[in-house]
Amino acid sequence: MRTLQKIDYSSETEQLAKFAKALGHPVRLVILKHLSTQSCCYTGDLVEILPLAQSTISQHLKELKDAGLIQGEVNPPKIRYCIDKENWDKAKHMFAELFKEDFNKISCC
Amino acid sequence: MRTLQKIDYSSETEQLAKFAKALGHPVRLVILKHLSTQSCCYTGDLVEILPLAQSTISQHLKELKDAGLIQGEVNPPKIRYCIDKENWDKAKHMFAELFKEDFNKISCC
DNA sequence: ATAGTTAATCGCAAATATACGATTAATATT
DNA sequence: AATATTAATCGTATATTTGCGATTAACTAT
Repeated sequence: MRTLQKIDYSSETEQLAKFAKALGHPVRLVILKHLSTQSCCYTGDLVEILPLAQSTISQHLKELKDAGLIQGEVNPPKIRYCIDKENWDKAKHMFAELFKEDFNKISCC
Repeated sequence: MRTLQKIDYSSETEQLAKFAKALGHPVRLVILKHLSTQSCCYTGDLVEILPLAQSTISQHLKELKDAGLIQGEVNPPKIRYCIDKENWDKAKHMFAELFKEDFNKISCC
């Protein structure tokens, strides 16, 4: 009995939720952190870092890619992943916007 | 055959993933946005704003509360919700930290 | 052509998330 | 005491996520 009504949120909200969801798993955060320290790009020998099956890691990479946070560049037979700068920036700004309110000024609670 | 290995991430990573996960649903973003505009606290007549069952909204509120992003104050027979300033701030900083790298400097890709 | 390497994808199992209506709990009002 | 109001919780159905091994696809090197 799921989803009787199809709610439509602003595309803003939809987009931010998508980013947040992609960031909502520790493995994916580790991957992103790795990508950011590893001067830039990197390929899937995350398999050596993480105690997970290759297929599982591939799936997480796919999710990050679908969310637009990373991009893969074929470099046969490997694939180089790197942060998708444009969307990363977008996410950065959207989160900054979300958190911009300073609730210290507010009276109650 | 799930989770053969119990991976332990840094508590940092674990915490950020938890925040992100809580933010990873449009309904919860709408709730937070509402809480932030509504001078401060607010009660569950989100039910009137969102086309969702009361129980569903209650569940989303619980998730936000479990993540530490909001807090509820009993005010019988209502409950006033508001942003949990301390954790909100924590989340704000953690996301800022995550996004601080500026990938424009980086060569490849 | 054959074998090797890398990574995506498929099929499956189990866990978790999302939504609902119904019920319950807590309190206020009559 | 009886009723009304508000919101949590329970039970349930379905969808999605997470993980795995096995297979496939794409390309290299022999």
